[in-house]
Amino acid sequence: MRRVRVYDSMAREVRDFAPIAPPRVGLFVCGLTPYDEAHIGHARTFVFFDIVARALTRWGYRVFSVQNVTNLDDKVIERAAEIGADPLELAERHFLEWAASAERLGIRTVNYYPHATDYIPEILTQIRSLIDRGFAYASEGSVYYEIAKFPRYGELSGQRTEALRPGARIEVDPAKRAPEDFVIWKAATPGEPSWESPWGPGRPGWHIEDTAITLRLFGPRYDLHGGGLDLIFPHHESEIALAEGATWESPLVNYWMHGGMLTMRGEKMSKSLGNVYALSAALDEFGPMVLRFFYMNAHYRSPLDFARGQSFEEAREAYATLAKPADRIAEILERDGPERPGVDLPDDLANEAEGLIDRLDTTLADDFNTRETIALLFGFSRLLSSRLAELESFHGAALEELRAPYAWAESVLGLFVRTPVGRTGAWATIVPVALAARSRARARGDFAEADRIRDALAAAGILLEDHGSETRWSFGTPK
RNA sequence: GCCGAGGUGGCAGAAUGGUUAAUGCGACGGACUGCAGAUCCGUUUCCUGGGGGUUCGAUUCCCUCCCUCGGCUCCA
Repeated sequence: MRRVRVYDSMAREVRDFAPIAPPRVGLFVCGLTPYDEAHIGHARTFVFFDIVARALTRWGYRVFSVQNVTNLDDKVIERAAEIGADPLELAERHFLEWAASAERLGIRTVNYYPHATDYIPEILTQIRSLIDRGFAYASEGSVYYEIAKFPRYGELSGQRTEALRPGARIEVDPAKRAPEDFVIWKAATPGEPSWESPWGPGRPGWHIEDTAITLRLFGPRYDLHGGGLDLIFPHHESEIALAEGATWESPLVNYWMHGGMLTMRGEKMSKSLGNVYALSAALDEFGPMVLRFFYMNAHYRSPLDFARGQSFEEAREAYATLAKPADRIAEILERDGPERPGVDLPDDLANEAEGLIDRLDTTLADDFNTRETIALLFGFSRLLSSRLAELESFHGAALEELRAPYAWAESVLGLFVRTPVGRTGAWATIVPVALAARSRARARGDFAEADRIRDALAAAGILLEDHGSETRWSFGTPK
């Protein structure tokens, strides 16, 4: 099995990946709190873990991927109250919106989206064992985790509890024994969703839903846990304390993977800062390929800055260049079928295409270096672009060989997925008629008429490209 | 203050103890074209935050300082 290297936030270094029970891999990714629309920052993280799952699958692992949905917490309740909606219905609506966007983005590796409120019995069981073992205590109808009882608290984030600033951003709860203790069962407030428990009616705290879910689905230990860098503390730190306190097994997770933040003009994109760009709007404007390409353009752990009016536009140009030969090959094969006659590949192209696949795998297996992977693909695309006219001369199997690196990228990176709305339907008949009229106009020297036709098509989003007597057309966005 | 991640050309953004530091965008020049924001070719040799140290050699390893971002119990 291929050597895969993964940066582990706990070890703070790149380690060889070795699952607990190969070829099975358990992957848990912290999902959304769907109190509002998902934005392009969220999507960065989830596209990345989609690639992780796709790549591990390609390399022979059987990935079970789970992404939780925090469908009830303070934010959800707060927002629901603002707009007079039911909290759980509000959360479900935004979750379904996210699921639709994820589908458009080509995120199809998540096997299950467990919702926090579907795991109340597991949560209560875990709270009970934490109290029994002395890690948690009930106070004023709530239950708190006592951090002082878990000496390894802080290991993941490097935080020492005595160095924390209690109350830096939220008020200290007087029911706690120590300010750093965190709530795992929150006493019900009238009007909020609540469940009966031995400690009175209430609802789960934030961190415990994940450990209740993973304990149920993966057991006390599993392979990969992912999420944004902003979740390391307190969320993931607390998960370790909860799970290892409840099960007495360690480590909960073998590899902690954290994705860098998407920033907007240097600041983290977040709803609370109000600098968000909604995912669905970005998808409408640029389409899934441009977004995926943009995310892959940086290492997943680096901060990635987004500049409106620039970043996606640049990504669109770059992706168009990259995809050009892939599109031409696909068009020829779609037009003539895989049995089309032609000549063999010249040795240089054949060797390049064949050797590339292994280099792509090797590069990506080095801590998911998507940017280097993309650079390799650019080299290949540039080679093919400079010999675009030659493509028409190759037979079907030869073209399939040239398509192989793009097929690799389609299955692993989710790029080069051609939108089905294309040359079929009404455009397929109308555009050739318009092009024929334009050719006649050009032939008789009536360039004003020819340009009118070109402009009219451009206004409809159809771009023309003259190559001698032949004119190709495509859907594109005029500058 | 503490913890963490970063600082690379006009811009975005990789990599490596060692010939010209990827790749893309942009720009410029050329080809093609009736023209073209479309396509191709070429150029973009003066880019690794400051200062020390280790080394034959540092962008890479070590120390220190400066700056940016994230976290410090809402967060992808």
